[in-house]
Amino acid sequence: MACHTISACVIIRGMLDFKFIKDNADQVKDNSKRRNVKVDVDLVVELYGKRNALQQRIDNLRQSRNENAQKMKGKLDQKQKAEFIQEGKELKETIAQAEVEYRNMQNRLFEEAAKVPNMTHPEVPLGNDESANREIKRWGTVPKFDFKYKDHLELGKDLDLIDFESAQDVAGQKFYYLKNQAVILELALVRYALDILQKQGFVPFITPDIAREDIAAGLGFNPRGEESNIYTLEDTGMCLIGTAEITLGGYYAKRIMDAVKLPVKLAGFSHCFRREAGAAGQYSKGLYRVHQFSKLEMFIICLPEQSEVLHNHMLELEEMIYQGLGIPYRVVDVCTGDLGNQAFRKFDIEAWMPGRGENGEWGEITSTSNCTDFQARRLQIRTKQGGENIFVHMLNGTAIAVSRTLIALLENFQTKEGEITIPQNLITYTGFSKITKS
RNA sequence: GGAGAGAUGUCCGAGUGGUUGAAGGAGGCGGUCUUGAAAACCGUUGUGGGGCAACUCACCGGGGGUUCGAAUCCCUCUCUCUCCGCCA
Repeated sequence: MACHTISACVIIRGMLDFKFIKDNADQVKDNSKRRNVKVDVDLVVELYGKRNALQQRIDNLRQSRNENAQKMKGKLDQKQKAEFIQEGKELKETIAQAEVEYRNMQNRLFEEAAKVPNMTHPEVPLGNDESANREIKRWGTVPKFDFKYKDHLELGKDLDLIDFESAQDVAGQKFYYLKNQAVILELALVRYALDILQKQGFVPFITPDIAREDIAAGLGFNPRGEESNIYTLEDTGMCLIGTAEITLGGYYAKRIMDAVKLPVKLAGFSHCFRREAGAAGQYSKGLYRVHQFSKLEMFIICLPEQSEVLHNHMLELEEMIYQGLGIPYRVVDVCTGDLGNQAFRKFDIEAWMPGRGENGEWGEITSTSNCTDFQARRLQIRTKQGGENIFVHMLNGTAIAVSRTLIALLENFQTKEGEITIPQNLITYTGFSKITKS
């Protein structure tokens, strides 16, 4: 792990507090099993104990060393001085050996502990994959077309809004150009959502599209490794961000926040870059799974007792945004096996996408997670409560993921004439109410 | 990209290789005084690990080295600032 400056350097330790793991080993084991994560909790506990024993030993040795050094301060006769120096030399040797042992043990501990996932909200449905996600709500009316409707690829081409072919030559697969009204639509969607969030006290941000790898890792995004979805920038220790969650969370790394000012609510606009290696096929077509898209992301830092309410609040805001656009959707309570490592609970909004699958299907359009103190622990973001420093809770949620929202807009609001009707609430921002063939 | 300067606690700012976890300010908190406030004075005020605790260890940008002993000496990396160049 590249780790250069104090401000950027994040100490990656276990996802969960070691003491907690030790004291609640059975619970942690149970939780890992339910979340479909393979981790040897007993080994973590064992390594933790061993590491602590080594630390005790080193501390004692260092104490001896310090005492020995103190003795050298006054005037001493040659013989005694020589004895102390000899003793010091031996201590130095012993300490060096113990430190090597300690470091090895520490590394083994971190390696295993890093696999331990966050704990899980008791109401999260059990299951190994998304098929076990629990639908908790539906909103809106799924459109029934009495004409041969098109998917967004066709619409995008016919209306000269999206150009995949040219992008392929310039940047490769899974890139695209937005053109004409699609460009305005992107800006309008972001502005529309940002206005809603600002009224709710979110502070607008435009973040860097690049972040240090250790920051990304702190948020739970591993820039390295085979299944990484993150692009790294060669020889820089940086990566392209997959979401503004990384830069918004990183904003407060290593800080001790004023409890009175919590919750802190941020709305960050950024580009998002994802490698999506191996993702292909029907469900990844067109704009659904791309290497780059724009997104307005919500991010909240709060006290532990606030996080559940705020998580629900973010879901409400997401619903408000999509209801305002008139896009039919359902809300899903994501199951244990599909939570990833950091989320304590996660709600997805899936919009109806007529062009998806045979006769239209739900497609994920937002996702909001309560990560509790999981990311805060890795990023060392704390606050004072009752005279003690405690880790804050961190939550994130999609306000607008432009590319997928475009799919829903184009496909749901197409007309018989092959045109697109712009939702009423968006017209203020687009300046046009319809997209027609030019 | 070139040249130089620097990085110490909440902030400013000292620091000769050996009571420096760190002087001195400022700020915060507690108190004395005051009808109240200000001023003045006294006290207190970093983070992390281990331990029930007493206590102990680590941390002066990161990493490494020299030494019995490093904030202090050496190497290296990163970052910051100033000037020049380039530039939206």
